[in-house]
Amino acid sequence: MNQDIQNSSVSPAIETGAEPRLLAAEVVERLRDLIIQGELAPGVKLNERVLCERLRTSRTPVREAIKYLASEGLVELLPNRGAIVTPITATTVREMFVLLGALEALAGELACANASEADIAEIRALHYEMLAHHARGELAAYFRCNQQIHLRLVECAGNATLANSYRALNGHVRRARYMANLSPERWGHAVEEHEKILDALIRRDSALLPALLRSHLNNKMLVVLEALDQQAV
Amino acid sequence: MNQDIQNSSVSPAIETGAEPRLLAAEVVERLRDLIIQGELAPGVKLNERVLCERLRTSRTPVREAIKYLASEGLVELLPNRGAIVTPITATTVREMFVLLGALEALAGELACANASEADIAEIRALHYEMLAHHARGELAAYFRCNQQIHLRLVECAGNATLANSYRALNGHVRRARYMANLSPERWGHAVEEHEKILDALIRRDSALLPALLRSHLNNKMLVVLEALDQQAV
DNA sequence: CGGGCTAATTTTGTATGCAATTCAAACATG
DNA sequence: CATGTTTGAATTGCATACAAAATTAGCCCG
Repeated sequence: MNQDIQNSSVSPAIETGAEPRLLAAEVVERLRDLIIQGELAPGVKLNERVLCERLRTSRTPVREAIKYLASEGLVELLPNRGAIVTPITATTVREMFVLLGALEALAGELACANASEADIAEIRALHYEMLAHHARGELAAYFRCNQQIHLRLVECAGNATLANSYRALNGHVRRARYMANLSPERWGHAVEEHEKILDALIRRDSALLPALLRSHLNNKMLVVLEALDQQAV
Repeated sequence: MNQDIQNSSVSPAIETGAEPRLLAAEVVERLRDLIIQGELAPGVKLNERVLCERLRTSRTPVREAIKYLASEGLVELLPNRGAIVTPITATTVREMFVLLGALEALAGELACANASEADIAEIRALHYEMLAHHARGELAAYFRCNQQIHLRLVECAGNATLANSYRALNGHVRRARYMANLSPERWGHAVEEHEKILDALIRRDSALLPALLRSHLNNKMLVVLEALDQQAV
């Protein structure tokens, strides 16, 4: 679920094309980015007046955006006390990664059946791009590439509903991931896992690919949880 | 994702306890029910003025509720032209059932590990209740029981994030399901499948249960798609 | 009679006003 | 000194007013 509030670049659930933009939609995107990037940290209160000033708009679009993001799960509504950025706990991280693992596994299975050769070629290209960033030690660029690969894989499963759910959940997880300071070894392992994943996709091994993705996600989870622990201490 | 707009009975994502209620939250629930029950049919336009009169409130809560439901996927926003109830197509039904199958399969796997004996006993009780409704040919009551069983199963997986996603997606699917006029044979088959499902859960067979659930969901899908086809013609 | 333009009406989108609740700070009290 | 209370400020929740679209209706013209 979780279609976008409008023809956003993130989630094309509504009309694409030359539709006009709603201010509320802009605010949704802007707020979502701020939250995912961690600029609005987990647990902080969303003061309407402050957000209005920051986003140069009145309270109405801001309030509508907050409701939208509440449904998306990125903010929590506290009746009569406004809203806060949904806190991140070890439990929710664990839960989200387990779910994300199932979604990616499903996507992998479907992708083996439905991906076009062009889709696979594109993922392959992104993979090599990612290797380049790894070789140069460019972490941020590596992460972007990595995200792209996973997203592409999910998209070429040919199930738009799945892709939407994935995007929403992935937003949450990314919020936690900015903390994960990949160790060189773990980074190397992740790259190896990606090699295997790409290989399974190319061979369209619909039994192996889901298992690889699930385990890959599980390893990511462990890294994030460790980082979360250290930060908590 | 998709937490509820407030401490609703459906989705306990916010504070439970004696919190005050938001009008917008009431409207969300009321609208959601109207949409899931099909009283607001797929594709119909949501006129704000009409909804305000019907729900005895001003436009602000109604608009906030619509934004919330848009994120949930039950309505689509058409910039400058309001919102419509998300249409149901064969494609979206297929997609949703596939996704739902994956979610239930995951839930089944986790439930085998995490369900308490009391959880299983409760599901067993619901199962027999369902058998009673089947024997008496009480379709509506059967459906309610059926829903309860599936929901309980997902809940006792011990993953609240999964449960929330499931509830949201299930709402969508239920919207389509009210059309499915179960044939006596198919009904019998469904009951048999439930027998096996219960059995696998009791034996905590974490390999079999997910497979059974997936296939059960797949059969449900076929019934719904058939009904959808007939209705379209 | 039909097609396309213009004007009136409706409807949506945004801003603002007002009431009610919550929060905070000063104060009183044990 | 801690704790509870009162009072004022700030914030939220809801309603409404205004502006900008879109939809409709009417009209002219072919």
